[in-house]
Amino acid sequence: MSTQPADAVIEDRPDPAKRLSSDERRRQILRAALAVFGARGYEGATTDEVARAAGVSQPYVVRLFGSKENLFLATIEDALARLLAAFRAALADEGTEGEPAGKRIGQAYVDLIEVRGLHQTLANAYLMGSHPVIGPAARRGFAAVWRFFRDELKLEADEARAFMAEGMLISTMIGLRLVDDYGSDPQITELFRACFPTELPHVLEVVPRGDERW
Amino acid sequence: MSTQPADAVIEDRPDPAKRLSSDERRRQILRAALAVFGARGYEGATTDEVARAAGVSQPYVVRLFGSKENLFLATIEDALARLLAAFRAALADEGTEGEPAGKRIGQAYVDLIEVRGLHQTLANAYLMGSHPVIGPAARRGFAAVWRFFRDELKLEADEARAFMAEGMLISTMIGLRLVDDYGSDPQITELFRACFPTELPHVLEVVPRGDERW
DNA sequence: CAATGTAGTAATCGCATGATTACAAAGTCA
DNA sequence: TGACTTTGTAATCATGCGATTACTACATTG
Repeated sequence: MSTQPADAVIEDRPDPAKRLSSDERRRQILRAALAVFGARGYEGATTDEVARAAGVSQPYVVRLFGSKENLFLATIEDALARLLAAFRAALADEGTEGEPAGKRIGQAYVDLIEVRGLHQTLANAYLMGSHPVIGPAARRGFAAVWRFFRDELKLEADEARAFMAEGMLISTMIGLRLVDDYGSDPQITELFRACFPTELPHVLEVVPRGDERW
Repeated sequence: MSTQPADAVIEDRPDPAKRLSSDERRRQILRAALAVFGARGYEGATTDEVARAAGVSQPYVVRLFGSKENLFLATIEDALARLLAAFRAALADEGTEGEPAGKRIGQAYVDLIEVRGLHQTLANAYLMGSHPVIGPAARRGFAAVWRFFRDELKLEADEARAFMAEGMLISTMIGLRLVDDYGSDPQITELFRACFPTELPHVLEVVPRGDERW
């Protein structure tokens, strides 16, 4: 095919696969890991799957993060930072007319569906309380969210609890992929409408339907 | 030790390991599986661990249930049946003075902590929505709980939603083993008090503390 | 007692997966 | 240019785990 032998060799590898700085690569892998851990859970996910999703080799993932466990810790750390950042942005955003802060923050939570795997990964971490390493990290993360509601949003304890509860329900429904049954099952449709009274159109648009893997 | 050679042979096996009917054994394994799946999750749990907890060999677990996947399906089916049975019992129990039905059912939910692994296993299942087999089963189970609140407890949609949300929060806190930090971390202590306003003493008593595996 | 069914295990297999090693290619800088 | 660092992969290893096979012991029935 190629008239230049030197090029022929290069053409053999489908993609030049640019070299990135290790920091950039790390961020890329964290993005992929969030999606994979979210879909498969900590134990169900493989470093190879993460590597594929990030476009690098499996050993490199392990080397950049030391171990799968460390990768997961970094992933939930990152997810939590994003969550709190979104909350703080919503809290600070006084611009949107007289909408109450709580409402804005709830919306921000739902909007995080767009960050693929974020809710599912955090929810998975929250179920690993008995894990010697991940358990404590998950508890710290959960407590950090609680503190945000109490100290920054300045909610009373029972209000904060109600917020957390709604959040857990939303995460559960996302993890369940209940959206798959929306429209076909009347019960689920009703449940869905009850849980996403205002954001429904947005949620249906953002969450991919069907049997695709994520 | 033994003066009777025939007995010596028998003494070699530490326990006679009574033969049970396969149905009884199945129930025993389901109990063990609930605890193991709850502590480790579906992927994290091993059939060997379940077998050990049930006091049988690993191949027997696989044979009685066909596969690990089937065992998990049977486990969540059983857990859901227990959950609904507890709810119905609480609903029917008019005896306890004028306590409202919702309150009784909430208490029943918390009391199910005693069934080791029940909340955690269900919560794990709810996060497996993208699994081709377990996903649909989990959605059916979740919908069944919803129907209970709507059709049997006769709640309005938004009341039912609030119940489910509280349930998800409680399940999360159990899975997180937040109880481990109760007392030592003031934030967590507060969070705990907000979430279990009345049942606190009971919860603290029922959930084992410390680093034991389950 | 033979025959058949049932409860259960030991041994082992095949495969997936996290990790390690050894190496290559591409920058970087004196 | 040549030494050194950084980014990255191919090959492979060790291990854990679900499943299968082949077998034993006990129970039931005719």
